[in-house]
Amino acid sequence: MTTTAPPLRIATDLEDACCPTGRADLLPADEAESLADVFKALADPTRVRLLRFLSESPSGIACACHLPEALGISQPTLSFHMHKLHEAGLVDREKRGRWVHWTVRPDALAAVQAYLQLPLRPGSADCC
Amino acid sequence: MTTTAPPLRIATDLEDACCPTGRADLLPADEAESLADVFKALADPTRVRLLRFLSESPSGIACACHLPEALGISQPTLSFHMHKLHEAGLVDREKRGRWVHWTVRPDALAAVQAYLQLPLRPGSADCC
DNA sequence: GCAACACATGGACGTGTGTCAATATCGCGA
DNA sequence: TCGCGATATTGACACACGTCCATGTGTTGC
Repeated sequence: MTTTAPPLRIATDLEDACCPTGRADLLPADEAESLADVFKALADPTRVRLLRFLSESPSGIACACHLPEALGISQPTLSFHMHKLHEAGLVDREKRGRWVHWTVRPDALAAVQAYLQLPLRPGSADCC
Repeated sequence: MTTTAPPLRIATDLEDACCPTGRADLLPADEAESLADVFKALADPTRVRLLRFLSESPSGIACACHLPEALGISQPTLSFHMHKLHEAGLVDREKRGRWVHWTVRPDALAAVQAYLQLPLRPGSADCC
């Protein structure tokens, strides 16, 4: 994810009449994939609520005691969602005795936050 | 999406010994769902690249002329992905003659950007 | 009018996802 | 040691997703 491959440029042949100058670059495939993986982890309302809940808990730490009933899901389903969040690197898992404590990893969101700052180019040029 | 329902509070009964004070709120279900819908639209590497491509094009406008070959996908697949992005409100669709021009809607990302600013509460209190 | 082009749609197929019930695993306390 | 409570895993199911081919719908140009 840290290695940034050289971006691809589209339609290198110059005899193409469409979009002669203002062609944009394409995000490298591996970079797009790792971004999509984080978005995939967030692409579920239950996980959206879970991550928010963790971040609002004191120091970002919380246990899962009452979450199933509050979210209206079963315990295995909650475990499944936490596994997804952990897999995406969005939360850390720490087992303390019988319970598991979850902590948010805000740094894991840095990449998607940077991506969402879409660099809108000013200008009036139409493409085709 | 603009209507903010009152957030739920978990485990209202006080005789519960776990997490007596520091319990966090739960994001309303409808709000979580609309956030997840946007994340779902971004949860695919092809769409991640498409949105970035559009945002890097002059004034955020681009046609789809060469995108299938550049992305290694077929024309119907590209149409499918653009439909998804449009459905999520991330891009606008404007038909000019034979071509379709796409424009990014940065305002549609405002909600998810705000969500990703997770409000990490300072403090050392453990929950359970 | 008709051919060529850009894009959308429908059908089909394999794969991934979200959910639960049932079961397994791990740690604590009696 | 034994049982209980918290969590993880497995199997099963319905459903959505991503992809393609084939075809349909407009639009431009000859």
